[in-house]
Amino acid sequence: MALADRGGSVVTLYDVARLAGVSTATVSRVVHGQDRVREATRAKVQRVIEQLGYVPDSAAQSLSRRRKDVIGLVTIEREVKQYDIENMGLLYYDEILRGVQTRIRDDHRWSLLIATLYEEEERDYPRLISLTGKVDGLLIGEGIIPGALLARLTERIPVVIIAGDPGKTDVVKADNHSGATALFTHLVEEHGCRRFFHVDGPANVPDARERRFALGQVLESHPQCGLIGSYRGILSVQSGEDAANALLISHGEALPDAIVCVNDQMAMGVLQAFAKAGVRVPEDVAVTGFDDIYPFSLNDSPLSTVHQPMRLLGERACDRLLDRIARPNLRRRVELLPTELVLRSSCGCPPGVMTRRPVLKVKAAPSPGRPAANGQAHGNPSSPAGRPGWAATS
Amino acid sequence: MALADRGGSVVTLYDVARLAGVSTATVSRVVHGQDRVREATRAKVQRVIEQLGYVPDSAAQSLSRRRKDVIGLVTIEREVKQYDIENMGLLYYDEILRGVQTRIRDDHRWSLLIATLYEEEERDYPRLISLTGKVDGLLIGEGIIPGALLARLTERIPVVIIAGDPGKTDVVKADNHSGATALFTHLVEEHGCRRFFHVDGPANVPDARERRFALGQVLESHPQCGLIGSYRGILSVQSGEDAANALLISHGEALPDAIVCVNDQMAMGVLQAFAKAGVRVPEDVAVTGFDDIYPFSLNDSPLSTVHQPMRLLGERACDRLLDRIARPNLRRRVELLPTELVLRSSCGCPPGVMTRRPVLKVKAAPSPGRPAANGQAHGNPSSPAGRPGWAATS
DNA sequence: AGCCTTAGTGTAAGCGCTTAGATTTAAGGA
DNA sequence: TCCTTAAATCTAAGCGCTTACACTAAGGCT
Repeated sequence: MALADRGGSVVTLYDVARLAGVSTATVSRVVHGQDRVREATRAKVQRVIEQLGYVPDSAAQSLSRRRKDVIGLVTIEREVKQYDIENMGLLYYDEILRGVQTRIRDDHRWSLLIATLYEEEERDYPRLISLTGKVDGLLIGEGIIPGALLARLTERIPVVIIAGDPGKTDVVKADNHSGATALFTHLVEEHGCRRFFHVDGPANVPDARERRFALGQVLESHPQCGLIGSYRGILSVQSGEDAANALLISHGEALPDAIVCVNDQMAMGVLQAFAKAGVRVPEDVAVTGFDDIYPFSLNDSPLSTVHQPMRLLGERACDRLLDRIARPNLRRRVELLPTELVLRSSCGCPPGVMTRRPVLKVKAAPSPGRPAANGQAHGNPSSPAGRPGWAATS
Repeated sequence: MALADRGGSVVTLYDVARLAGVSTATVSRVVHGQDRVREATRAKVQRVIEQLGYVPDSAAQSLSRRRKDVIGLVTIEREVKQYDIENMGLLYYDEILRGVQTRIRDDHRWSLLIATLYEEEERDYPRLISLTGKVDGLLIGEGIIPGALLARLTERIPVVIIAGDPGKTDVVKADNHSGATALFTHLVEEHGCRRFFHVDGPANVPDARERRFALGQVLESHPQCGLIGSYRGILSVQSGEDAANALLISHGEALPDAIVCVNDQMAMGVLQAFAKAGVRVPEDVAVTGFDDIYPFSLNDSPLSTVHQPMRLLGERACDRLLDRIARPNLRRRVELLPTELVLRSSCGCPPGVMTRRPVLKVKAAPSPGRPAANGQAHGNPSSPAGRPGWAATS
């Protein structure tokens, strides 16, 4: 003891009470305002608080109030070891985080705890469960954590999933299906693209799955179009380069009309690889992304993509979680946020001009305040995999 | 009560103890392993824990142990209202955060709380102080919070400053001076630049100050060179565009040889503005950044810049903080991390090749493990402002 | 004057966990 | 068998705060 002990409470409520000659209850009341305390008493206590530099201990407060005033944000990072970590660029979560922070700031009392999970690392699960004891609610990115685990979390504290599948929890997500449909339709109808190559993401990522499904639908409804192949990457820039190189090898002499990428990172990787290989975009081939990550938009040959309101995703998810913490009996809700088609030059639209087109939604998102019907967010059958005609060919 | 009460402890240690027929002390020991408990007892307790789904309440643990096992990361965002928020792109802190998270992950027991402060918003100060009651230590980005406030924090809990001035606390920062010197010298000696324009950052940002100082020194030691003007921006892309436009107006017919920007964001802004105005880089003018933000490196006309090891900054700062929490009496230390010159094409180096050059430090950073001498990290006089010959002219 | 409010304050019982110290049990040893 | 010692377990006192409830004093009524 004594040595290196300094952890133990500097100044406690008791010290303040003693010095001010009042009870701890009174001090507590002064600290929290709003309670009826005579002005003279309040001033006296306040003076002592300042003099002593008293700051309440949050652990004691939490214990006593049975509320931690902390929410957690859990994000997922995948296969870090496989690629140079610098290439991952988790720009997507960075924006989500920003959104959440914005909300937290508005409501002074909350703090934000963050944790990153590594995909497929089961040893992270206990960590996640013990997080449950540290927060009042959890925001979880991309609902790819196993259902059983999710259930264990949910029965303990409120959980809101960001960009995940509508399961039994609240979900806030972007309208991938409409956005992707608009983008692919644009390629077909306005640029006359026929032969597509799909730079896809992991099979189990919900966003990727929905975009993939939309591609299948668009191709199906345009019989003159088809998929010449696809590549399953891991959403990183490097992975996009790999995809492009694989394509160059397999279809070097007969490039597709368009390469549609599941996210902007992969599209940037494709652009990088093509620049090195001397393939011109969009002259030789159109390339599109998805998400509209800000720094990428600064590129000289900027990406046509679908804007996903990432910050808003964070904000709304946070709102929802706070709501549910306050009133646990709310009905479950899936909130779908609108996407926007962003046309720059990489798809063949005139360079130098950027057009933003709101995408009309396939099905209306539940208007804020009104609970949505339970069930799927839009009409997707839940297992689009295995549809004929557009399985990987490459 | 009853309604919406669900906050109150689901399963407590007592429940486990009762059901397992042991004392709470024993359960506690089982939960924390390592203590001497008979194997049979341990198994029995463990079984009950699983059956009940018991998760310890962190508030109670913290209160009892007098330790929260949480550290806080405080970042600063500036003048958000003034510019489109999308343009801010806090890529720098995102990387730092990643570094911190990496470390947190290694040492399972810690959690990370994050808070953003808005510059000059005094109403954020109380928030910062009350943070002090929620964490065991604080990592603070850019030491531009007022000294008095910092002092109040420091006397309460361990604090490590990232990229700030060596004051009375521990500091972890990049070697701005050496990096900037190398970059500017490169421009002068290898590209023959003579007339410079400085796209500067806020006066009170330590990183900006050091880079500015290095510029002054380099210009001074090369009498044939000079500053034709400077622009004080706020580190954002938009702000960089503004700088370029201002320059175009004031020196449109006689552009400088080089535009040196205090960070990559501003440099990107300059590039954007020049692209619109038809100014060619590097043919008409060289442009350089600082930091080496990853997504910007994917640009077609990539930026020459100085790489700052942002992740490492986060990791080291975290290490240092954890160290100090464990042993509060450590000697104060300033840790200087090496920078690296990254030559791409925007300064006039041959396009397509990227050269990374380690920068040799002006003064050695204290080797890890050995405390540094107190005082300035390297030989800068503390007030480089007001030096003759390079004040803003524009 | 006696009674009832009401505002202001105090008392003390938790909140769920850890842990020093007391107690019990088991294991050796003579 | 009894004693000593070590191992295992238990008891109970906090940790610093909140808050239901109790109490007091001062008005305001009738």
